Amino acid sequence: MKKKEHKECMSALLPVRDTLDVIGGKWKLLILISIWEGNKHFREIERSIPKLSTKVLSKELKDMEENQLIIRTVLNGFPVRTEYTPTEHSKTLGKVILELQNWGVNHRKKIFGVMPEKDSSFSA
Amino acid sequence: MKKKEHKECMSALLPVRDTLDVIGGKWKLLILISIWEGNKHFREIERSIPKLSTKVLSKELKDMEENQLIIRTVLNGFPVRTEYTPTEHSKTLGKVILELQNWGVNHRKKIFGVMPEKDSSFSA
DNA sequence: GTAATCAGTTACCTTTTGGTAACCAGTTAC
DNA sequence: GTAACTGGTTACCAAAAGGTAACTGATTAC
Repeated sequence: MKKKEHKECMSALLPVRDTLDVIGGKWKLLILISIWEGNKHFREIERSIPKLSTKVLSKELKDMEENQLIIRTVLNGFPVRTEYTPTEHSKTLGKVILELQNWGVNHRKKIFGVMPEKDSSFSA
Repeated sequence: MKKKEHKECMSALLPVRDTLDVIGGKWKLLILISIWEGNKHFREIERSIPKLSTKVLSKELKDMEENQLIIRTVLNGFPVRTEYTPTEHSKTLGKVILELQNWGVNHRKKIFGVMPEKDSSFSA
């Protein structure tokens, strides 16, 4: 039996891994959306996301800055304030997120046979 | 200051989370691709992915079966064989994966300023 | 002085994830 | 009988991720 060729698929997986690393995890997308929505300051972002701890937010923001999804600016005011703003690069994630969302909605239908339940803590 | 409205974005995140749960993690995509390529049997899949352990493969296959990405059939032959085959539903992931890949390639350019290095263990 | 706000850091602990290797039952080949 | 294959399971560890809470240093308000 001839050896299977899956080398090309595998090399395609490297960038897929990169993307998953950038947006994966429990908090990254929540934080990004919070910033997209206009939350700029550390405590503001923290308070906008229930159950998110200072420590994790701190770490995630660093990751996201490294990945050029956000820019961190220290404003030399008197209670020193930090400002986080989204980059243009972060906006390009929109398409990816939409695709993930579409598949997710469809997947739920497949698995549960229905649309996702409204979650009172989230939906309008 | 008026309270920020990000409830609709948040509910959109539920299906996004679902998708990330289905394809996230270190092995799921590798395993799925291996099966897409024609590897059908447990040991065959295991051997096709270096460093993947029996235990993890076993667990991942169960998850993937639950998510209807693969079908597990037990063939009542003499050395009892099990066959894993991809579902049509799994094929719909193609688009998602492509989108993740595109973004990843672009992201690498942004971050490293160059295309990803060829990885001798994977590329042709 | 006391308390509270800002933006985090640090130490400690728990939970989850992943890895190693032994093992089981059944069958085949030697 | 012995070894090797099939498809896994089990017990035990190690590493990583995540949570809790205390604390820093600076400033502002009382």
